[in-house]
Amino acid sequence: MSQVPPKRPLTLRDVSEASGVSEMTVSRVLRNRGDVSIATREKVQAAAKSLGYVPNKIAGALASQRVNLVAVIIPSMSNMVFPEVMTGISQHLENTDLQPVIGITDYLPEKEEAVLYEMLSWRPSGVIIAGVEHTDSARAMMANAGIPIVEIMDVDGLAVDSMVGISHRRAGRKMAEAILKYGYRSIGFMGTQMPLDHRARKRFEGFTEALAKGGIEIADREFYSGGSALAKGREMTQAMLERSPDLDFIYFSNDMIGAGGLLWLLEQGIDVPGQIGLAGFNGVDLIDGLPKRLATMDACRKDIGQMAAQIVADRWTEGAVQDPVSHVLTPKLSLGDTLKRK
Amino acid sequence: MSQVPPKRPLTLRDVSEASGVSEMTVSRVLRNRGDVSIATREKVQAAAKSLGYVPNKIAGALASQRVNLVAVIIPSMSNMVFPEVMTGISQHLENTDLQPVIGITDYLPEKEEAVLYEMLSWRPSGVIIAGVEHTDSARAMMANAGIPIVEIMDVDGLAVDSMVGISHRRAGRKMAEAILKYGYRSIGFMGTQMPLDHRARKRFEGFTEALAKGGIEIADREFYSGGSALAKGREMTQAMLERSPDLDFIYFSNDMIGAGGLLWLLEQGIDVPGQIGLAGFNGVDLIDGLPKRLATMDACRKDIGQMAAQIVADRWTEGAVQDPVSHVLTPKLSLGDTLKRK
DNA sequence: CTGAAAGCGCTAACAA
DNA sequence: TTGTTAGCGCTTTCAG
Repeated sequence: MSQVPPKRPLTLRDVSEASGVSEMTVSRVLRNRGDVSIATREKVQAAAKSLGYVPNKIAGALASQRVNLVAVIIPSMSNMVFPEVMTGISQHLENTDLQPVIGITDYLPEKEEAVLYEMLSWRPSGVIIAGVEHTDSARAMMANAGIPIVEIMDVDGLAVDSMVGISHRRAGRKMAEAILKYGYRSIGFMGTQMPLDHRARKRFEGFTEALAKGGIEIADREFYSGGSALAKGREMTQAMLERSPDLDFIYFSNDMIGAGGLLWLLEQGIDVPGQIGLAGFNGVDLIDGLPKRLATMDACRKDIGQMAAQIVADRWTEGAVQDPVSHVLTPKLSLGDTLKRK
Repeated sequence: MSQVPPKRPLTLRDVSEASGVSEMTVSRVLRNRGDVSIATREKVQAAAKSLGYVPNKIAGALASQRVNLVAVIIPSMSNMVFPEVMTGISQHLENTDLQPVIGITDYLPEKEEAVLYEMLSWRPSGVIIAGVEHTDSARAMMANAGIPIVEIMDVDGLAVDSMVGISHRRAGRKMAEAILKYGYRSIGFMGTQMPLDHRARKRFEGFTEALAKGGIEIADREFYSGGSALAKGREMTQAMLERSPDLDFIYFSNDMIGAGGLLWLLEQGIDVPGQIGLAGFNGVDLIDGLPKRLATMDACRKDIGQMAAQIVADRWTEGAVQDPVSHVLTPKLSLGDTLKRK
């Protein structure tokens, strides 16, 4: 039933001519809007299908001033964490006409600003953006965009509009408190270089703060950037224990380097968590299946994605300008098998 | 320097009025097109900046019939493989004015069709799509879109237009040949349920085919879906060895379940690769840092992304309709530490 | 170097 | 239930 391949993309007019129905009515059929008789509806659908017509949303968006796109701006795709947030967002948006569009910042503020500018120029119906730290210019763009803006993952800061996340400072504190409670005293920290990863930095700050409150200071620390997290965890754990053999706990800034550390310790026949305890952060499924379950704290990634999407979707359907919303979620601590010593 | 937050997004006209320069000239300045005197240029830039003007690409695209977007359609983001392809694509496109936009299909043909339709309705400048299996309708849409279409990852099939990837059937064969060459004879296979993952299926087919040529039949096999790949690898390896204790090799359809299997075997004190050899597929960095390096085959993910992006970018800049291109890459086998027995 | 006019393909609003 | 008329905010084209 298909036609000759067209050079010029088909337009409504083509469908209109092929079906003998006005452009306007064709448009109504194709969008399922307004009342159209079954007869014409079918005629139009048949014509559109046999021609292989694909609507032009650019023109549609310009005319209707509505764009069914939600800009999602995240630092990276290879971090494990963000795909899960995306899953939550997609899941919620599937019930709506909205579609997520992803932009990547590589943790760079200037790139974030550029990506935001680029995405706003498509006039999306909302923005979901990771973190609360942005350039002044980015902040201004968001404040002036006239669309819902949801800052996610982190609530330690001021939101432009709405906000869904956890307090990483508190997460760090809670982990420190658990570690102290279980009697560990000589504690090392290992994580990514943090100038750009604000959430990791806040966890670290909360962590040291709570330790200080317990009269303890970090016994050793090391930061890395680049490379396989698993391999880094392995190497750095070895190096740190050679340097500071008295450590009885290591707090890793994410589960993957924690997994690397865990594997190395087990290989050495070191008793975990008896001789040394371990904890990571995120609660990623990916490492289910290690010899021992790493203690960790769930960052509520999927929930965050869903709730953020919901805020945007609600404003989209209800149309009205609504008040900013803030949801502060509480991460759950899992002791796993590596934070148990009493 | 910033103004009162506008309800209505700003238009070129606003900048025109604020700067006392015609809309047309403002447009030229903002796009860096045509000759504009330095004086007016600066006047316009100042006005645009102080107002916080963000161009409307929807209108721009409609007027110019040019959209700087490339549709990238992949099955999943949580597969590790696809983020890496994306990295390759992004890297190449960063040198151009093009921007990738991602669509996810969840390995469902109907969803792929829907996503493709949605994306084509934004009139992108090209499509990069995983795999060569598509519904007839999807294939027709691509053939009629009048833009470069690059099917990636897999070259075992007919392309609509261009194609960049590896032969998974050949990859399976090569792995089988290596395994036989090293003297393994009782071989198990473990992988994802494959009706929808054509690439995994083709590897499996190539694998069994090459074994058959060597007079060997798969001794055991098992397929899974869902769950943490690492955990599945662990459980299924245990189950398979209880069922078929004579196995001397297991070929896993991806590195993550292979890693799970490896960890379990090492915990049991089983000699790898002496008593049993292992291999995975993909060559993901993620598992660098395991106690032993898993034998695997690199799927050339980043290269594939870069080459695909290049095909689209070339046509974008050179304008002219060009001939379809096919690049067949050759995956490299790594023996690692788990495929060595002689 | 700058400006005016005429659309791009569609949909809101109104008329029939 | 269907059709007509004006744009949406830009850029192309052509004229100064």
